[in-house]
Amino acid sequence: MATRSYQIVLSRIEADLAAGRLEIGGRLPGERVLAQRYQVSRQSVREAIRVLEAMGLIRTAAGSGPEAGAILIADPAAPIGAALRWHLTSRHLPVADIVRTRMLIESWALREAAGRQRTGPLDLTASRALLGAMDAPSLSPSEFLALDTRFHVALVALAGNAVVSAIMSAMRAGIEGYVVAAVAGLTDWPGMVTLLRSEHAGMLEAVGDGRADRAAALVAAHIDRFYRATGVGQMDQQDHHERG
Amino acid sequence: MATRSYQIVLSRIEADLAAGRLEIGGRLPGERVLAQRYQVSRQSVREAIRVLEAMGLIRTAAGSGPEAGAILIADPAAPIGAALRWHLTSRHLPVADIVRTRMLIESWALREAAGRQRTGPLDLTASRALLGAMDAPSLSPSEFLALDTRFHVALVALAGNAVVSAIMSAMRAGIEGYVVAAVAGLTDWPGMVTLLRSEHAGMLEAVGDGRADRAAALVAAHIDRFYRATGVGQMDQQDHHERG
DNA sequence: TGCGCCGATGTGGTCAGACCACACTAGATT
DNA sequence: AATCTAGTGTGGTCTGACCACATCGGCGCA
Repeated sequence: MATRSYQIVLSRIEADLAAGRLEIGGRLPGERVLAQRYQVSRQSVREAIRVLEAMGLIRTAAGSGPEAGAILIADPAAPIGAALRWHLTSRHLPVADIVRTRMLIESWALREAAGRQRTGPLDLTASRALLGAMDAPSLSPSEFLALDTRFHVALVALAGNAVVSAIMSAMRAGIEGYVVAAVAGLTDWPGMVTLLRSEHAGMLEAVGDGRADRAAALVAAHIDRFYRATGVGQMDQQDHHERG
Repeated sequence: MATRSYQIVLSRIEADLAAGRLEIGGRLPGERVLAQRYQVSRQSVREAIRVLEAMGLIRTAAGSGPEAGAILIADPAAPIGAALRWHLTSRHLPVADIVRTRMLIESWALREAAGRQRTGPLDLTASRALLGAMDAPSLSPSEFLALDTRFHVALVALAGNAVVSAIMSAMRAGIEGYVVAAVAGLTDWPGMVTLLRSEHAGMLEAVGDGRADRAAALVAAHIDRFYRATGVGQMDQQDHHERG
């Protein structure tokens, strides 16, 4: 079924992955070795490697040493985020749908996290640290937003679902360009920052107290309010953005 | 920032997409043309094309005529599904997390769909047709599962959120191999089919009646029951699967 | 003895040019 | 008029070469 050469390479690598012959953190053999091993040209190997890279499975670097070559990583959020970005750009996914999905995902995650907090205490130190970091008065909008993203991701991670975490950070990454552009047009950024800080604190407190419904409601309102204020995800908009 | 040649090609194509110079359904210029236009080798163009293909943005075919060349499509579910499969294979996403996320996504979607049904009637003909098709007595397990997938996707689509639809069908595709393998081990497949049919009918009826909470509860129970019965997503399992 | 330089080595990144299989097109042939 | 055939342009593949880079090891100098 894999008639194209690069697909042969992919399926062989998939088999190695499934059988445990390849491990995350390890390295892929060199391109020339793979080409000889699978009896295809080096160009076909490279096409397969591009796909693996796009899938968040490897990271490549030239040179020599432990950081060089094609190193196996595990970044499921990267390909999902990239896919969302591309289809946003091609105007076949509305930004509003991503915003709505974020509300769904995050409110579930915070409800779940708060519920878990009731049965056994969660480690909230990372979230608390990020909350504190966002108090710094001299943060630029993009710096603040970067911390904001990490805070949200950290909260969602408390739910303990890797798929939900990956989708969450992918969505955030996918619309990041829109958010940055929209924030630049805000008239009262300092006021917005103050609001976001207090809302963040409330969300974290609700999770820490195990108040599931409250945590879910707070985060949904938080996301809704932010996107309404910035105008992102309202109606059809044909803005585009820069790639990372 | 795009130091590698294929990334130059990607960012140029992204710009064309954002500016509307490329449209879904249209075709990319030939590889040789792109190579000359962007002053890179044809191999670099091909690497970019492989990435676009992996992202569900183009479909390529050799030969000539309207179906040949690199044709722009919009399939956001494909890259997400592929990403889930790869990271499932590399054992960095638990199957259980996907199952849990499906419950979350689908119960939200059916609740939303039922709510929309109350304000304005939805078009349920596609779902009804799939429901009827699953009544055929001579379906093989894989045929039944294929219809089952389409039925679930059709129901979720009623919520009107393209991102949720894409994620839903991606998750279903991602674990398809596990499901097919697990179903083969069932002792009472006919009984399972009977159960699934009646549950499907109940879900569709609840949506049609605008009973949001009931629809959400039914689909969550439906998914949970199925995966419990088949054992998919229970504990850590190191099965693998075939690619499509 | 110790330090620093510098080439050897092997990695991914890139290029050029060639040929193949395929599918359609248009003209030549019957 | 119907059929065959050569032509054309597409993606798919291969070969072989060179570049940039990072490391490592040995040589030469202090």
